[in-house]
Amino acid sequence: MSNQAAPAVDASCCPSLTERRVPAEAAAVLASAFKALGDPVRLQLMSMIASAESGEICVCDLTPAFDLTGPTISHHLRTLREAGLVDAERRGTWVYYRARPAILRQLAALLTVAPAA
Amino acid sequence: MSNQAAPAVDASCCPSLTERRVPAEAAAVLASAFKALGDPVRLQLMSMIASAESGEICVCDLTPAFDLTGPTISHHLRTLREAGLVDAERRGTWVYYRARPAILRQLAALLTVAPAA
DNA sequence: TGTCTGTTTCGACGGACGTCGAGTCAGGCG
DNA sequence: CGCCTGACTCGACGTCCGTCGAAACAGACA
Repeated sequence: MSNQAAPAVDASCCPSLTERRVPAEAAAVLASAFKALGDPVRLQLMSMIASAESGEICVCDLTPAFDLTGPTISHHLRTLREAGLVDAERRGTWVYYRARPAILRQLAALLTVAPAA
Repeated sequence: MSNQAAPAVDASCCPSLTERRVPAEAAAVLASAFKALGDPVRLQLMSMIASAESGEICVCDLTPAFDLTGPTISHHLRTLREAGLVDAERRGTWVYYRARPAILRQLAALLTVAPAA
């Protein structure tokens, strides 16, 4: 279950949208991360995972927080995983998710604009 | 053409994903902004607009930068507009787009995570 | 007024997405 | 081993999205 397909995000590229145009190849990877966050359910899942006290949270705590079936939550979690935003680890019966801070920081940096002069 | 439908983004809410769970109503608005950035073409458009020297850029400079038809670019610009990410203004024959820094800052703040301890 | 250029709207097509129910896999426990 | 529970996969359905060509709209200019 370890995260096989975390897309390679070139951290050296694209410190900010406002600095210069994002190259097409970088745009593809970065857009896929934004797309993963572009659903209300996934954004809340991401938030619940990132704000978990212990740094991780069980799927069994995520599922009942939504009015959706288990398979649907599982599908959204897979989307977050494939976008490289979270990591999953099975421990016994339960599966725990945790955020990947590096990519979150990169996305934040990309959106950072200089404060109004 | 002024931006009629800039969604109300409650800036008081949700300083960071990692702090507490994003409420459902906020998630809907914020997710729509991320969704707008979740397409490679729109992300590049956003970047070109935000990094424009004069703070604004003409559609006539955006269109030839992609291998897409005019209507398609126009459609993507409308999506960015409706997400509240950019503003458009017609001056004579040409239409100029500029970024809205406030919402970009809010999205950046949402994704900001504390640096590794 | 007529025409030309730049931009947007409209309608359509194909593919991707969100959701579900049913079934499957993994691990714990009697 | 057999059964139960938690999580995931699979297949299907309806909807939304990205793209295009054709048409409409807005200004500039002769």
